[in-house]
Amino acid sequence: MSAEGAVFRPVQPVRAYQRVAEQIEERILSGDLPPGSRLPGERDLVSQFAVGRSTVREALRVLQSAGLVRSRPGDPLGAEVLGVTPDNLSRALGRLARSHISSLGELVQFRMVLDSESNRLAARLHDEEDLRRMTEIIERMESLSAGTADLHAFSETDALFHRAVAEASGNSLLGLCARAVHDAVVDVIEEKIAVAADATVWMERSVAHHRQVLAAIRAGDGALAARLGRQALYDYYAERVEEDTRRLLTAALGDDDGR
Amino acid sequence: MSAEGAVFRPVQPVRAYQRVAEQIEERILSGDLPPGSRLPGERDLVSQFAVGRSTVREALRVLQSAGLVRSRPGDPLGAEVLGVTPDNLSRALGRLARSHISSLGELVQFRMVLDSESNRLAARLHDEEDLRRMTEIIERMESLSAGTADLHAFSETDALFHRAVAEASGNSLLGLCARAVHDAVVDVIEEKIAVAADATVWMERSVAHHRQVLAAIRAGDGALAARLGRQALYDYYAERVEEDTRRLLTAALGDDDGR
DNA sequence: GGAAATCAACTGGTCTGACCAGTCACCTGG
DNA sequence: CCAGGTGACTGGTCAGACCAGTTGATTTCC
Repeated sequence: MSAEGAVFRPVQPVRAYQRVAEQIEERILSGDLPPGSRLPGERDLVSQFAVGRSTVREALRVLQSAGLVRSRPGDPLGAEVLGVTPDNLSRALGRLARSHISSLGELVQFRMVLDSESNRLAARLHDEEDLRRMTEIIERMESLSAGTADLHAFSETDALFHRAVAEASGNSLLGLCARAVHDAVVDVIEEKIAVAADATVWMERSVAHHRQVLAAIRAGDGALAARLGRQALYDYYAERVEEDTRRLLTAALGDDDGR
Repeated sequence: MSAEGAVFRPVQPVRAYQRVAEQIEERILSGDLPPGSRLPGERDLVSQFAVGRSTVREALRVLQSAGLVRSRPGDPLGAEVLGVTPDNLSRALGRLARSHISSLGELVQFRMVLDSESNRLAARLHDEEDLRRMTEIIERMESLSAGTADLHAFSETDALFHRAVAEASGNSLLGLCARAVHDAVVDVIEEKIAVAADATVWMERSVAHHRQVLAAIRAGDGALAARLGRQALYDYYAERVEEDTRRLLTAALGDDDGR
């Protein structure tokens, strides 16, 4: 054996479609191909990469299943570049949950951590513009809850609020992950049905909760904002989680001693 | 317009390869095809699904890029079922981090949140086995730091410790995400170079830090364990972050008033 | 002239059939 | 009993074809 340790690293074959996919992904992630722009048509790519069409198509399938690209039959403009969305993250989370590698309790606990820290940071770092936007979103939620019980539009607006909080916290990553976990949770339990029964009262309570959070953020009280976020999730999910993982939620809730 | 609202939902065409992939994924997630088992060969699948080989192959590409399956040229047993692994989650998160992130500060802030909450929960929920494992890992780190300065092995062991903490917290998701973000950070700054200069002293300090964290966890002092985790990241990265995003770290650090 | 129908040149989705390099079970000769 | 050869596989890749659908220019009709 020469010198010390291994000098050469094992090398595994790299498939042609992989190299094609990597090249395109690199261009997308680097911002070179911004969202909304178009890839050349498949037959163009064939000649540009000097590979067969099936190779190009397999590469596009990989990118599409990663949510980076979308293609539509007959589109003369070629595949559309999508930005990086949290959709793929939530799919991965959903699969983990479905295969019992992680439980619903873990997902909810994770959301409690993300949401509450997001709230806490927002309370510390927000500016006036953030507050204005959040206020406006809450008002829209209120008008929605008063009108026809359009649950879909309501939860869309709810997601908007959370994103606004994440933006105020200065960390969009927090918001994106929280969104992904939220989607995965919704995927695991069909909460919409459970809620639809008394949609109106639920929406009103939700609006009230968001007002409290906003007030805490405006006051700069990070600890309170964080606790509110945790508590709301706990109240909502504690009963829906398997008994043996409920302790996860309780632990994430914290005992409020000094927090 | 009939009755109220839309009665029919828009329907988008479902490609053949999608239906193939869905059928196989369903069998895998339901446990019907356990990890280690084999899919039929591509030509078998062609006849079973009654589609062309390119369709089957595109479906397999999707499953493979989701980490559910792996295929090897020449393998007479067919593609291997891998079961659900967190690899895909890491890749998805890595992409999010790479594209949606304007600053290194956000990444580090996110890690501060994940690590510290992971520590806090571990302090609340650990059992004896967790403590034993963590102790062992720290001892291994110590012997590594004393021997030849093998930075690679050391940071591997470091990652092991963090995973052990995440397991103790009952939430592997926290650990997985922290790891993915860590990799993204390493991708942004080549910290290894920065560290290599005084590797030995750095490793010793790292071991001391981990001992402190373990002690806090063993004592059940979640607040302390969390603060230690945040502080270590802050100390290490504060100088390497662009000035205008350092406030993110400071905010995530907390002012320790009650936290 | 302007709106509507028509049409031709595309697109992506799918299928077929072929070839290659690699792998593995099996057989053969020692 | 084992080393080495061999042939029937495998997945990876390519080329070419067809289809249904989209698009935009062209033609037709009022």
